[in-house]
Amino acid sequence: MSNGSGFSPVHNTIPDIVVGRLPLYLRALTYMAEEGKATTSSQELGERLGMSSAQIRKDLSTFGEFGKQGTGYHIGYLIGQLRQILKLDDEWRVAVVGAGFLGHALTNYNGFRHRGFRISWVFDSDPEKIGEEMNGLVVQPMGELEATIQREGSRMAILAVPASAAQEVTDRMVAAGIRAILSYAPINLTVPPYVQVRYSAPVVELQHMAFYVDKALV
Amino acid sequence: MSNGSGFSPVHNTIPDIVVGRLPLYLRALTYMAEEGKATTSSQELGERLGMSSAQIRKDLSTFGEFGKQGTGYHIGYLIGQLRQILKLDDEWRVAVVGAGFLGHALTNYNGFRHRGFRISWVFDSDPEKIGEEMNGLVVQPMGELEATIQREGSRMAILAVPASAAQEVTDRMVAAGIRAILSYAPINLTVPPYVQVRYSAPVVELQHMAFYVDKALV
DNA sequence: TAGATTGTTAATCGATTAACAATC
DNA sequence: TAGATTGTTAATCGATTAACAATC
Repeated sequence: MSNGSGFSPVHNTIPDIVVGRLPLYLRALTYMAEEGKATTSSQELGERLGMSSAQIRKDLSTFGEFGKQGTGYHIGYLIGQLRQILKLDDEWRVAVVGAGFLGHALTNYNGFRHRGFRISWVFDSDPEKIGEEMNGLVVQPMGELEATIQREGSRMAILAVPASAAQEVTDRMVAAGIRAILSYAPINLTVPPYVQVRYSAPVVELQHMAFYVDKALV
Repeated sequence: MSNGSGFSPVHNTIPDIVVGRLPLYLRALTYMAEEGKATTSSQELGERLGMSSAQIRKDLSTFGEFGKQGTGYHIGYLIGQLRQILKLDDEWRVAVVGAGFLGHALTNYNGFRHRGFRISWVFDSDPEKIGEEMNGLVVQPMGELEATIQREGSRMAILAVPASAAQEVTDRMVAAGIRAILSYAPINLTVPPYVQVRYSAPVVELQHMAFYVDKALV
């Protein structure tokens, strides 16, 4: 499936699947820090995440030597390193496109902050929605999309429009400078190779699980 | 990462990664059918999905011989087969747990129907929300969770509660008979091996993409 | 020191791709 | 028939795991 879009992690020798696990490590480590723990081991982290300690050590060793034999990893230090590797030190300003129920939920979700992202703009084409306030932001008309992205230098967007509008809106965002899209539209988007797309598709996830579920309780 | 939860597809020789692609095939084929197409080839399908024709043929051949040399696949027939394989012929009644912005968005999303699922119950613990109507459903008190799941024989649930409540609610759902959970809580859930969990985590997806995005436009 | 745990190598396991005979 | 495309095999590629020397 390459990785969902035309995007291929070119210039790098680092497996994309490894990059994709770093956010999970970061999240687990952040919880540990909140619990007041100072150090952890690949084994403990592996138990939390349901994966092998070998995999965690191998993944981390792709980026450097962050641990100490006999001791394990200093949590605060490792968090800092992972944030740096993932380029989360400066906040990414993200556009939410589509202000329906889902766009509304995303805009009101406060879990982006402190994890590297801030929803900074919301767009919709519906005159009823334009001007509405959501979590401190005012819904902008879709016509402002390109100008705003260009002026503000926004690089990341979350797509929450109906499938029928998704490709057209994507083309406009990409032309304006968006380079990473998290799409909630149930459709495979076509983008240039330098643009990343990742998908969230509840129906796909449920269908995947349905395969294994016995309809009657065993 | 095994596959995210303790769940491991036991009794089966079919790779989970293959099962996970079937919903994508099904979705693309459904669009093709709506466009009025009658047949397709592994090549055409592969182009739509950004994957190789060989992979599609190999995946499908895991479950049977659905195509014809020289002609390709009859779309309607293949859709029927995939729906059957994925056990989507009867509608799955799904519980949404948590009636915040996200639970609201999920309950109002009409994309579940016609794809094998129906949101049938919504639960929340907030007295302010209990009794509220959402897309024809009335928000039930969390106290009714176990009784409803048991009485109705519900097997699938969508978890849209805060991280702090997620594990406790999960334990209750599992005890009551839930066997597949789509979780929006940013936490790794612990479940028995016979329960599946899949996660939707926008922050994780954005962090994954951030690794590859140049902050300045190249 | 002794025990614990890293980083790394080599072995294993699994997934993807290329190629082609079969056949519609 | 000739062209197209499947299903499948074998080769390739990539990811995970086991094991252990190094060392804190």
